[in-house]
Amino acid sequence: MSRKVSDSTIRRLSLYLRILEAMERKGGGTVSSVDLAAAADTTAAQVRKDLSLFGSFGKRGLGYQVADLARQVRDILGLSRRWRVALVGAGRIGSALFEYESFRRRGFEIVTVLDNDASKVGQRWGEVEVQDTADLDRVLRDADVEVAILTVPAGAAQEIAEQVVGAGIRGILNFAPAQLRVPDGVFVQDVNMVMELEALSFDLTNRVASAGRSTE
Amino acid sequence: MSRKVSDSTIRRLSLYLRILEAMERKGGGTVSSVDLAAAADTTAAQVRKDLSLFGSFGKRGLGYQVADLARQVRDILGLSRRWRVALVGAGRIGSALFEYESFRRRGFEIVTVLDNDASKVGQRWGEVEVQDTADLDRVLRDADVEVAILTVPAGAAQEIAEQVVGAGIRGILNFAPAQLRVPDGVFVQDVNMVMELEALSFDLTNRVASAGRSTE
DNA sequence: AGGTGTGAACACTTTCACAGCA
DNA sequence: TGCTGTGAAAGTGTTCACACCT
Repeated sequence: MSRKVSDSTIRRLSLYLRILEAMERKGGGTVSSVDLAAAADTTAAQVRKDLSLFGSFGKRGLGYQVADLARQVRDILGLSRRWRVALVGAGRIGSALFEYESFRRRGFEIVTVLDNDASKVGQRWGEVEVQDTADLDRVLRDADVEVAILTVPAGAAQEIAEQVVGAGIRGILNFAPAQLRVPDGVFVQDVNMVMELEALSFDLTNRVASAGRSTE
Repeated sequence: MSRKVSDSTIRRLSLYLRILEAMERKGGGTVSSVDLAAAADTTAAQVRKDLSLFGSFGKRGLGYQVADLARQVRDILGLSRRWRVALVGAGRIGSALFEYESFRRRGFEIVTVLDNDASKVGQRWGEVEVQDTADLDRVLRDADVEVAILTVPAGAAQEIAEQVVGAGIRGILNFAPAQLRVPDGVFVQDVNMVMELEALSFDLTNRVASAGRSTE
């Protein structure tokens, strides 16, 4: 269907959806591209361009129906369904993500947890039991998951990635600081918190001289 | 000094640095833009353009001295120093980040932790004691921090952001799903894990039809 | 020969501005 | 009149290709 959709557009659609759902909770009604842009910290033209890539959802002179548009954006992003997710790596970060309510609310359900640490295997985490990474292929196939969250050490990430791909996973949310090599048709999203702090460090070091006043 | 540096360039510099440091550990020597590009999954021209924004670090016919270039990139990113960091929000994610060794290794030191939950205030976390958010201004000034990591609920994020800015913080790593409004001269980096999963969901829904074969 | 540094060409993204519908 | 949807213009980021140094 729609081609040439940039990553920035996708990120903005996520953001629009978050805003629209907040508006929905506050009563709904209609919203203009100007309103949405203000909330999303972008321009009205940008909002309209982003949406126009997928269809005509507004009414000229009126704006967009909040609830309608929210549903449309959910459909575009593929969020009108549940996603079964595997968590590989039961360390501190993995454990925090397992409890993270925002994933579940959005329909991402962690249905299985794996680790290679014998002291963790067998632990009960809520409804699930931590499985051994040695059984990864079987566990992932049995659990019927399509997405894997990797919170393993950088050194293990590539090997685990290959294993989850072998088990049929097509989407990976990668927390390991490693450039994963995956076959065509498999998608990787990296979350690199150190990189974000480094970007802050750069900004603080280079983009500002004096405190307070910006060099616009 | 150097103007017009894009966010993508900064992200790539972080990546180059990670790769260079791995090479350093394996012995160092020299590296060409072709090698670096292969490891960073980009092009040689891109590597040279990125670096050329900040100076001439290579030797024609030879390439770059690994250890030298690593040091240069660290300087560019402002990583040749320690950064004192405050963690606001002592929940699951905050606690995982507090233990996260990669921050410390990179020179980001969490020197104070705050929360508004009375049951958490006073807890000992390693070397530090969890402080009350009510005392945020005093605590942050006493601790002499420049960067804050926010792992608070979305609803509280804007208010906390204003408080940390008021206390003199100029860099915020924001984990809350909220668009923070901050004055000029303050930098915000968002980490939004739900958004990353939503991007994966989009890819899996729209960018692939059959399993395995890509539509290149 | 080998590989950097860089202007010029190209590709992509955002903004402008306005025709057209409610 | 008010606001969308969209071609065209402007602006940014990436790739090409080659002069130049070692």
